[in-house]
Amino acid sequence: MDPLNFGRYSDPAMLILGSLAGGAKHGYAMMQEIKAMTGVHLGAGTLYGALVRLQNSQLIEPLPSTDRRQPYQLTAQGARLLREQLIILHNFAEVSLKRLAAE
Amino acid sequence: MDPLNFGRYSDPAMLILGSLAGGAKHGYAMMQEIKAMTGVHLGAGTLYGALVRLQNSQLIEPLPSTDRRQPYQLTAQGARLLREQLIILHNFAEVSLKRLAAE
DNA sequence: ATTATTATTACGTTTAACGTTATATCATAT
DNA sequence: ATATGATATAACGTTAAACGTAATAATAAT
Repeated sequence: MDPLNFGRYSDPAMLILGSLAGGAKHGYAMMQEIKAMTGVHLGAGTLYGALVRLQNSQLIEPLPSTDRRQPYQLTAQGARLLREQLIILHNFAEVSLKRLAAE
Repeated sequence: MDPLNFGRYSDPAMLILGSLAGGAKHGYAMMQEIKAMTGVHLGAGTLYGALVRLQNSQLIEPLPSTDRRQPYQLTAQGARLLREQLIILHNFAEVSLKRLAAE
């Protein structure tokens, strides 16, 4: 399991990690924040499925839960990987937008 | 078919559109540019499959070809959608990077 | 009490991604 | 000429993440 790779379908994973960069939170809260921030609605299946895979990949970890809600936080590895990917993403978006502007 | 949606797996499609924002080009050239720009290698199956879907969605269109190479260019609709998505992506990357920096 | 919201789990289906192989053309070196 | 490598696309079969929905259950609000 290559830790430098999100796997085939990176989008939901990226959105979740980006949300957790703002602090530990539980699944439902991520769903709302991601929706507010990007307009993307992650369905329950997509969200909780991705959480399991991210946890298996050691990119996030569960925090002790008192009630029915299960909060998660980024691991050090998860934060490192997220940062790397975001820099590439940010650069890609910037270059492409400039290209579009110069048509 | 909702033109405001990339579909389920947006990554390769986004990369292709971003590459075409730099001007019309054929599949193999996209592959090389995307690799150089983002480090992502799109396999033949992924690339040409995505090209067919993007053409069906009217986001790209083929140009007349003289030799064996088949160039494509963005449609107006494709450029519009790409721009919208890039702005969201750019914002997401920026916010998340700031969050990571302020830990 | 009843309804709506919050929160997660479970499960079946779809299909894009992936990997590989095949095919064909062009460039170049031998 | 011809063998080699790079270029370029097409054609598959397989996998697994995404998707959609329903079920479940606990709060919160009316």
